[in-house]
Amino acid sequence: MNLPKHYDPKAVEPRLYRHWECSGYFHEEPDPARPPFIICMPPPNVTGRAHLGHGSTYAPMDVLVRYHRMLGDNADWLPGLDHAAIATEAVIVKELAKEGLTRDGLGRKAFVERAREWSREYGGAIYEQFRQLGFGPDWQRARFTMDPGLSAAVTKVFVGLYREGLIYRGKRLVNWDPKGKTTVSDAEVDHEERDGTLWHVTYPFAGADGDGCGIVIATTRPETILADAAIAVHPDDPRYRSLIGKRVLVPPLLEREIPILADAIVDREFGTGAVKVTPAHDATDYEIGLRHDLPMPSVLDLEAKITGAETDVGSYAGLDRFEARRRIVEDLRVKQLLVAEEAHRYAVTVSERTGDVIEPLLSLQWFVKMAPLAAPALQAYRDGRLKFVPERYGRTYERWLENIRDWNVSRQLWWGHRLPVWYVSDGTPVVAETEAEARDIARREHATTDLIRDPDTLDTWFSSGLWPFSILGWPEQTPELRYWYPSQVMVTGGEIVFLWVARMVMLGLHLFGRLPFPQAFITPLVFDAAGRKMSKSLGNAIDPIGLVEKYGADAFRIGILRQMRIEGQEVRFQESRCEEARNFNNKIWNATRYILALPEGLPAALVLPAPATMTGADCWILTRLHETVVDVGASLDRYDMGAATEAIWRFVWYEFCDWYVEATKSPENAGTRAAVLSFVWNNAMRLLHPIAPFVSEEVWLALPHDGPTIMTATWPDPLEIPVNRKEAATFESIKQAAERLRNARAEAKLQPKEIVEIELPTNVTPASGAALAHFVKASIVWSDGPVGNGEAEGLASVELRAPPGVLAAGYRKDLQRLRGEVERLERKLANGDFVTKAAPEVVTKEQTKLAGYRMDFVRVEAALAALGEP
RNA sequence: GGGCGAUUAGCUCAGCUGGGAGAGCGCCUCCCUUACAAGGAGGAUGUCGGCGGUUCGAGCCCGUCAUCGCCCACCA
Repeated sequence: MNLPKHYDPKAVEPRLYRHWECSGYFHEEPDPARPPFIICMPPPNVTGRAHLGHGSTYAPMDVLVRYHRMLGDNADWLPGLDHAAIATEAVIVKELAKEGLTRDGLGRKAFVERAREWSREYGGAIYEQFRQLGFGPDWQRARFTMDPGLSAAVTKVFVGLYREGLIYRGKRLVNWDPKGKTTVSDAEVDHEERDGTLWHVTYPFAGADGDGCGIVIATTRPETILADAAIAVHPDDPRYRSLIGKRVLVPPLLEREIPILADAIVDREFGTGAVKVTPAHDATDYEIGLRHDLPMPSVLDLEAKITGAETDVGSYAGLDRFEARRRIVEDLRVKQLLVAEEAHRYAVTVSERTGDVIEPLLSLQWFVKMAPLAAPALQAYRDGRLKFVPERYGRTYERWLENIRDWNVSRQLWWGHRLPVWYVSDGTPVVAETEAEARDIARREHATTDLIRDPDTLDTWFSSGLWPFSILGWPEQTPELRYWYPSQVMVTGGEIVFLWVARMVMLGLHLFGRLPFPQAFITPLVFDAAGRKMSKSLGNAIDPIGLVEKYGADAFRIGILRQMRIEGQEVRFQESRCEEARNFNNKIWNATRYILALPEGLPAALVLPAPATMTGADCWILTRLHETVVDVGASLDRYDMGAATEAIWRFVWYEFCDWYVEATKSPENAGTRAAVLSFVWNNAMRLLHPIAPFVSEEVWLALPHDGPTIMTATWPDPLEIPVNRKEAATFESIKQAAERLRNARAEAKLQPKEIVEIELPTNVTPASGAALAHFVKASIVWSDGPVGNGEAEGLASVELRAPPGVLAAGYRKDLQRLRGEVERLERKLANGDFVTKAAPEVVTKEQTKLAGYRMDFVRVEAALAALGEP
């Protein structure tokens, strides 16, 4: 066997992945004989590329599915793509622009066809990247939210909810994204702090009220003054009480009169305490408008330009909103109606997708009535049927559902699921699954078949909300649906708990009466090492594929998984962790080279030597393997990727490589080592496989093994790994003694090759002595008798034999340390309160420790004295 | 403005139900020992954010302040 000295992921990963995929190892069929374990992949956008977030969110899914497959579950990871309406439409529009075309010029049918083609051609890019990352979903079951079956599900749900009265059409204030030219839901907007100006503007009193003065209000959005319907003050504000009911003129045109009214929502402390009310362009004002039955004229059109369609806007008509703002401020200044300008920090609402400033706009749109859907979803969480990991996300979910508002689902886009809505000539909607059905209904109920279909499409998240069952073939009653719904856990990022998780729960409960999943594992966000969000504009975004090329997919996965903490809400990603992980994989590779190069060869089967023949080192590593298997399993069961990875790392590097492999180089272990190394390493690779699938497979295949692939090998069973705690404890004592003596060697400035003598008391067994001598590179001199009680104390007493001068310094250092410990414990035990009030076993423990330190102290002191040094 | 989280070695982070402060990277010394220099052996480094409190005993529990971050929100 002649393996290269360095592990080369590039030579291994593509080959193994191709083999896995071609062999169908990722694919499962429903099989009621086994417990199911499925994860629905949160569908990445069809326009998407792999980013670090896929490391923190998708890698854990891959780990869990691989782990459960090895446990014997019917484990399947169901992948898919999201049509990402706004993002995709933007891409297509941009492409068209390059060709000198426009969306409207092209026409709806051609545009949609183009988007579909684009999705087919370029949409799979992220799938290829997922393969490079080693992700193993069931590719044969990949779905797209615009597939016919999934589209049918969307239509069916929309029609169903409409007929139940849970979907309605209404004129409401909605979020308008001028750049995307569509409405967006409340969950799709962000609030950004920005520096702005607060303008104080005078509204002169009108007609009989006019006396040259006016009321001064403060606003951040002067362009909406044109749509003002009133001025509001707090009813109890003494400054303004006498003005309530008077009328003022709307500046700067001064041609329209509006009333001053009282409303308790006004904050007396803010600005001047008087506020302009613009119901068509502000959510709070909209509420005031409803309460006081105000007119609600709109002055912004869908391009976010000033429009005079509903009220007089003078010469401002046609101006862009920000240009209008500048012009109006200027005109106010000229007319001396601008009282003050102050710098002001305020929150603007921006579109998550396009980044453009959102305009609240009064518009006729379709909504889902949320309260009836939210109640059962809330109940499911409160009675414990739905759990979040970490738990605190549950409270976020709860608060959001408690304050839920109706969901605007209609979008003015072409790419997406078109509303199954037609209108008769008077504007009455007809909702049906097909046009034919719509005609039937129209003929029956409206005596016409003359219908016009609603041009709008549905919010992308509407189809996402159906994902857990639409990918299983619903509304068809497929075997997959029967067997795999509900799934066991939903894994996703914290940013879409509302956008997605809550909606899947609501729709799942409503349509099936069953939760789509009993647990939601919310993964942390990824930041750069300085704690900043990764973003293209900051230039700190890291491409995971670049890391894969540099260090290998396994190294990337280990690197990021090792940084994940179960309670953490963020991961500060450090590339150095991937480099360490590459070194770790190389360590594994070289340990394997050692094992394969043993002169005696490896036994063909995984059989351990008879217990009586095993050495202390054998017993120790097997015991540690047993403990590690238990530990890793428990960590994975609670989704603690960091703890699982850390436990494996520790075992593989710091125990197996550093100590056990070294131990097997000593003759005492020659008889058993091949079988034990092979057994332990085979188990270790199985433990590692979910986290680092490639290197574990490559090594596992090179070692004695059963079966065609580690993917379907069984997860290590602790019951099959013998435990010998007594021998393991002795080996721990040997390790400790070895570390202490190596330290002494270094203190004594001995060359690594130089063989020293150690003196062993007779209560150390020859086997332990030999092991210790091996680790310390020493020859043994036996003392006349025992030291202390038992082998552990004997080992703790072993000292180097070297020239007195070089030993004295080390002894003095030991004495100093021991003196500190003795004094600390003496102080503690002299404290009457400690002795009487602390738990008895704690006191005994401390006493035992003190006795041990005292004994060591006396012994080292004697050794120092024996050197003849002062 | 509410809610949540964080604050431990130069950096990124562990420290389970309160009983001798840990890891990795970085740094220093020695070693190219026949698996591995992408390595081995050893070492230095911390008023555990501040101040109070509970306790025999606090990194851990309670209160409070400070700083940073996340989410939510109708401060025009």
